Amino acid sequence: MKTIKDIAKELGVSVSTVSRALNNHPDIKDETKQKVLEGIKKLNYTPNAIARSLIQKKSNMIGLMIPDITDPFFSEVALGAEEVLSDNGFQVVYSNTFLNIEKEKYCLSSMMERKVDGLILKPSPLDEEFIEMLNRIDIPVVFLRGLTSYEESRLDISTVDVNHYRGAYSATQYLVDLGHREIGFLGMSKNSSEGSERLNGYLDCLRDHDIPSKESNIVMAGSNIEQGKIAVAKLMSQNNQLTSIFAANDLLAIGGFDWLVTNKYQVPEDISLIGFDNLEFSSLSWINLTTVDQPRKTIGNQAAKLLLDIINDKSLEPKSILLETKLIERNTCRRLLN
Amino acid sequence: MKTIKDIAKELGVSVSTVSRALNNHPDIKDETKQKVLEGIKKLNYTPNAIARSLIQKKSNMIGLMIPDITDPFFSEVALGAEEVLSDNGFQVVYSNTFLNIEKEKYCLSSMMERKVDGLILKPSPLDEEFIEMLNRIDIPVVFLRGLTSYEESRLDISTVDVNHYRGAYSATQYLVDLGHREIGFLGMSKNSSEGSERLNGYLDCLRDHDIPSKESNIVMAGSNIEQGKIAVAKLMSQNNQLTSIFAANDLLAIGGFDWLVTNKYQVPEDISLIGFDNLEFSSLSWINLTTVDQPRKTIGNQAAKLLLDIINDKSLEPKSILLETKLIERNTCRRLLN
DNA sequence: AACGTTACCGGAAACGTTTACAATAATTAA
DNA sequence: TTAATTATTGTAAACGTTTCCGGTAACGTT
Repeated sequence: MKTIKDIAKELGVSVSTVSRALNNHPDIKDETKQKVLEGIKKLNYTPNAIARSLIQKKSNMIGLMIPDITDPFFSEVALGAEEVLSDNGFQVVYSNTFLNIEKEKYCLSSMMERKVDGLILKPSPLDEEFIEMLNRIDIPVVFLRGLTSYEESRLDISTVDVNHYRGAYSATQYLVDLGHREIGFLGMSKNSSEGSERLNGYLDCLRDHDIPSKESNIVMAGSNIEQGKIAVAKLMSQNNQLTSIFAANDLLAIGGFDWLVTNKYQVPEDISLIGFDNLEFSSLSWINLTTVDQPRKTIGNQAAKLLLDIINDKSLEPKSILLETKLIERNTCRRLLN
Repeated sequence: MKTIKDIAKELGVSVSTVSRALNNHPDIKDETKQKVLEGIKKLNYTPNAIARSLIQKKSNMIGLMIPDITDPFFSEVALGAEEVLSDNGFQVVYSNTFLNIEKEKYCLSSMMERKVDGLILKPSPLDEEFIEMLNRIDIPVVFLRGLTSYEESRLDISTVDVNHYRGAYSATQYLVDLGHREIGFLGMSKNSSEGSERLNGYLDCLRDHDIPSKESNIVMAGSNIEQGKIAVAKLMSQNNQLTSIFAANDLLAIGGFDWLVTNKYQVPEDISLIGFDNLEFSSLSWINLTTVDQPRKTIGNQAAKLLLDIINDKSLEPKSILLETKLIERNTCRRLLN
């Protein structure tokens, strides 16, 4: 492996001259700069970013921690983030945690050791120790979700998220406006923040319309197709009066939908169904799922931009960006006649 | 930021002692080791992986370069790779290239500067310059695809891939066995290696059965749902005698399927359809796509394992792992009666 | 008692850069 | 012509570790 010293020796100049040529520093004659640059090409030299990082105290790397890159929601967020990050000369090191808190902690400390310049995180609800770690860190971090009230009181961190509550509220409202009163809820994992916010939106909307919410109308599942199938089966067995279901995400909705049709239910004739996410698959003509859209890629973009802003000006106040959702009317809900 | 020196001074020992405690080196008394470890906790010290990397000439990072993390195929490969890599103490820095060769080169050189310990790449067909770069590199790399014959003659690199040719051949064979002779082909992008291998499998199978292959039966598209719709529309307009279509991947097949049903074609009654990938969505009851399964996650796993093997023993001969596919019979193909 | 061995520790070099500073050469101003 | 400035270069310290090497102390062996 060639170093800057080899180049310097070979060309009969000093290492600082080579360094200056590489970083187009003003203090160098154009002529020598050209000479050095040519020598570098010829001698096939690659700079060592590690040595550079060490002295500059800047790694040009950003850590990205998400539950599961395989989830179409996160993969698009990751894409959005990587896009603006790499445009700004940063590399991203990523890790899947599956919301396993031990893995999350391990990941966080690895990234701290690696001295990343910033962190984009979507962790499960934080425990005491995690909050401690985060508070000790002096590198910028932005969360890909809102803070729980417990976290909010102990942490001072930027976030970008979608207004899950409003989105869920409007989805439920849509069903109510269509005349539904027996509305089931297919929930995500208990300890996903968006899951509980969406549940709250659903609950509050029912309450605001004096519709009693029943235990048996709610089942918490997970966030993939298979879990949607299972959950909807459970839901239907708990209450066969249901006229509609709000699924907390599209994967769940699609899985549930699949279960319904294979079990001879008609959608929307027997059961209305609304999802959350607006995945590309949801618009397929067989599915044509009414859902609430969230700007996945924009979330990634914004998170990255916000992080860069903080990196460039550490004195910036923590900021919370809340993106809006949009109801997409398609074919899985119908007006209830009475 | 605390350093090992601060710890040493604080505890009245030398830096080497602290270092020994951290790396549980044998040459240290258990007692002092405990003392140091406690001090480290108390003083809230985080090791600096950058400094460590510099001296050890080992970054513990692996570069992963793929076209698009949003593609369900690649996201699962990425998951599979990250899994075994992080289990072995490596972090992964990833980049999306969209098969843009300039971006690929930029990505490669960034990762070389970062001194990653290994590289997992899925590049577009290599040009002269890229091959040059690869040949100059002395870090282990494994490709997520087979080599073109041009590359093979100039490069000496490990690969893990699926037997696209055989998979495509068997898919076509399946259609032929069902009595089809007018078989359309929905291709992926021209410069994706798997795309052309699948095309070859299709072509050779036709030839082996003395079925003439027609220009008008083939349209090259891309690899997402939208492109599938467009491509199948074109295909149907070019030849309305078609009784079946082999789509080079499931996204294309699903998009095409969608176009067919919205245009009043029945699948499989009017048109038989077979895909490639076996995405989770393909097994949904509406779609129920007959397809060729490829072990996405295993590909990622194997690539990572192979890379680690090479890293641990650089003298290892380059190896090509070829995984097999499996035909999944579902509901989108029917026997042609005559 | 003298020696060799082992266990443990500290000093200092090294990794490959950047950068502050000093030094020299070239240019301008007076 | 000389002093003062500017342009260009080189020297060396620094970044935070690991690790080689030498040294001391404790121990066991003869």
